[in-house]
Amino acid sequence: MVSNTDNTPEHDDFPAEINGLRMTRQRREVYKSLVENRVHPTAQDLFLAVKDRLPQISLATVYNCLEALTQHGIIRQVHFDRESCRYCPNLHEHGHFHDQKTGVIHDVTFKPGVKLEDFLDLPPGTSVSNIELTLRGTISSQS
Amino acid sequence: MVSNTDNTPEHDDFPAEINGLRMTRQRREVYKSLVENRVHPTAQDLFLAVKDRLPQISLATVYNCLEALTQHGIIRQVHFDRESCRYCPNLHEHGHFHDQKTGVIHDVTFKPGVKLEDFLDLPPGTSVSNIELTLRGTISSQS
DNA sequence: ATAAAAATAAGAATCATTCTTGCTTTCTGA
DNA sequence: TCAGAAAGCAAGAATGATTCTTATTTTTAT
Repeated sequence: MVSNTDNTPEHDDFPAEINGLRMTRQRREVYKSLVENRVHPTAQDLFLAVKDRLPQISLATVYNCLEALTQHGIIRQVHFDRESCRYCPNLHEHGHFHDQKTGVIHDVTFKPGVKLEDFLDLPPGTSVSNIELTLRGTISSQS
Repeated sequence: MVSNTDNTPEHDDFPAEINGLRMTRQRREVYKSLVENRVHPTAQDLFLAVKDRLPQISLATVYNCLEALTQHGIIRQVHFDRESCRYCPNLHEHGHFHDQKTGVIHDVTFKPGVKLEDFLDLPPGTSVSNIELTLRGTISSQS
């Protein structure tokens, strides 16, 4: 197994721990690949990307890393129907717009100051801990 | 196979076709079970429910019926993470609140007159054809 | 330095969903 | 009304993303 204490120059600016989660070499590489990859990759996508640096990493480990990172609030899962899970390092409250022509997924932010109660009829006593908002459609190319 | 032209009294008030989709006995029973079942059932749930009336129906047929009903805009799929698909006969624009204590899924409607642009920063030229909004949390029991 | 705990790799197992095949029912139009 | 042709269906196999198991390695705590 590859050592987890890797302090080569390219890594020693990386925290050894985030939100109480030890940053092993595998977790760090998975996380870095996710941050660099702006297209909301799947576990499989990240597996292939990380393999360049850690050729012997297994897909199961990538899943384990993503699960650990998710549980510690470092990244988020994004779901589109029942397709493979996708992952997102953007922790700000936001939704996703799936362009049906290009397949590209765009982050969509809420207008500042907007609260759920402003646009939703929520049952009384509701306490919302998680929001998932997915839009599908097309973007007309402006000329 | 059970005849699809079943005009027993309990059915002859049911349209023979909806949105261009022929209402076979299987589709009708699946649809009726969904309308009666207010808890956003899965295909498996509906399979068990429909079996009372059509003991020889297969799970694949339930999936086929749900797909056909969905494609013709008669019902909607609802997704929670990567759990089994759930189905919903409510065609009005709405979201879902998943009570994490009880597991119950509530429909959540938008406040009347609210438009997406009112609370979202959408990229210019965006045309949204589908919205999926999922909330998770708890409801404090009011005494 | 050593024992216990945490991570990982590899591959098997799971489970929702889809696909394939052969048969049945319904439709169309002579 | 009858003969294809088309649509639907049942049963079980196949698929594919994800999870689980197990043995090994690495890290941590004593």
